[in-house]
Amino acid sequence: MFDICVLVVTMSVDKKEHIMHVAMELFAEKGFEGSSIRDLAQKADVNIAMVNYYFGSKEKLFEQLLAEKAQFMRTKIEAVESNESLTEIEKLDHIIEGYVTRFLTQPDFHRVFLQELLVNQRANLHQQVLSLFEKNTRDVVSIIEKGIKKKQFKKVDPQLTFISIVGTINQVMMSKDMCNTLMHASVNHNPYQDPKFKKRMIEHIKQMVHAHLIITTVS
Amino acid sequence: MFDICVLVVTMSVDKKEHIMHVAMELFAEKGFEGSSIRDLAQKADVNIAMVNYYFGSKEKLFEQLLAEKAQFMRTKIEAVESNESLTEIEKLDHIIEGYVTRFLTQPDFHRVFLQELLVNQRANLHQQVLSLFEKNTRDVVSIIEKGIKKKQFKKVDPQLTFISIVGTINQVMMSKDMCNTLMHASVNHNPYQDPKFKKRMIEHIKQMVHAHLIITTVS
DNA sequence: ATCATAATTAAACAATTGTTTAATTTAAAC
DNA sequence: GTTTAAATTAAACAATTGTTTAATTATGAT
Repeated sequence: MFDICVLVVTMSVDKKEHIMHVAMELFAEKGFEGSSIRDLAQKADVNIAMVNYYFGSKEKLFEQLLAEKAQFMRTKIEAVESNESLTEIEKLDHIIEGYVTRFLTQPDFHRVFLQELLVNQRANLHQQVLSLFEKNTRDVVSIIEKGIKKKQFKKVDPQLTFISIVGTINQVMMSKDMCNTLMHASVNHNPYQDPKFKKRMIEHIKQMVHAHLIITTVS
Repeated sequence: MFDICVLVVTMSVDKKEHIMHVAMELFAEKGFEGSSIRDLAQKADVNIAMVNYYFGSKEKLFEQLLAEKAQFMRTKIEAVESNESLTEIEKLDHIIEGYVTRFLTQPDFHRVFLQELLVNQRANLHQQVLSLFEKNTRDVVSIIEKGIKKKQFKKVDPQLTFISIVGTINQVMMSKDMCNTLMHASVNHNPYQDPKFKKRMIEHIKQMVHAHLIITTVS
């Protein structure tokens, strides 16, 4: 009873955002091409014409969906990099925590993001996703390079080190089922909302990156 | 002239395989839902009806495509694991080399594989891909666990260590363009056929996994 | 050469796609 | 209460989808 009530209120307050929210869920599961406007309309409990009324087209909806959420990845990393009081390894630790936290709290968006990175169907969106990725790469790589120059880090491959960090996170974002078998959890379990899983992810990546980067001084 | 000639011969020898080959290319770029049979027929230079004639349906073609190529990942890893003369870290090194080699030589298949892991549209294929992934996970995890038990490896997270290995490779398989900007190469460059890139990948992953796993004995 | 089977084709099929229209309802301003 | 604009609807639209059909061509065995 109450749930339905809340839903109705939410919809009337901002139906547009409601559609975007449902669209994100649908695209994350079925993919952009795999989701029809009729599916979306039914799942969001709105008329078919409303999508085009609000967004102009299915593709425009998708663009707006990505554009709105894309910036959230950038803010954190920029704040960390400009903080002069942190050492390079501390910066990386913050970035790792920030990445894992943000990705796990918005798994649907991240899966849509990955789809667009993987598929080359809509060229403009693919490029948009790529340029966002490049920015993050440059920032993290420059931190690692600085650490190497300061002789605090081993002479590793900075680019591929970044790839390993995001690759680890992306791999677990790819499939909820995969994560569950990984954690020996039931199929109904949602690993992305499990604080234990989050902690496990952060500790693993930190541990690996530390071992990979930090020079072990032989006593 | 010669190229066309070879193409025609190849097609008449086994038109079915020709279609599968072109389909793999198309699916890898545009995705399964994003590719139409008419696109495929035109690109493969065959009649539209031939796909259904040979495979029954578009989905059957896709299933056969995955099933035929799926096994190639398993063979190597099974051979390595059963080889008793290798130490655990040697086994991992072999597996890393095998993975990188196989993935880079068949980027199209691997991208299709990743799409199916990411999207949950065709449930049976998604499950098929998942079970293949699980097998590989179990094998590699058991090697790492054995190394830990023998006190040769640090007490790491075996599952997530595997995730990091394949996650690193999968990340570079996601986008050719991403790799090129990573390597500061031109957009026309094909990183997956570049032996330098392959070497760089193998060395990075080995270096990272070694640092992560091997206990540094304090002298 | 004849026949039977396989391969190939163009055309048509029914279903679904994203999108638009034109009518109706709702809401707010005056 | 009237008016005006926004919101919402059901229906129709044209295009594309995967698939099938029915006719034609090619192939190989007898």
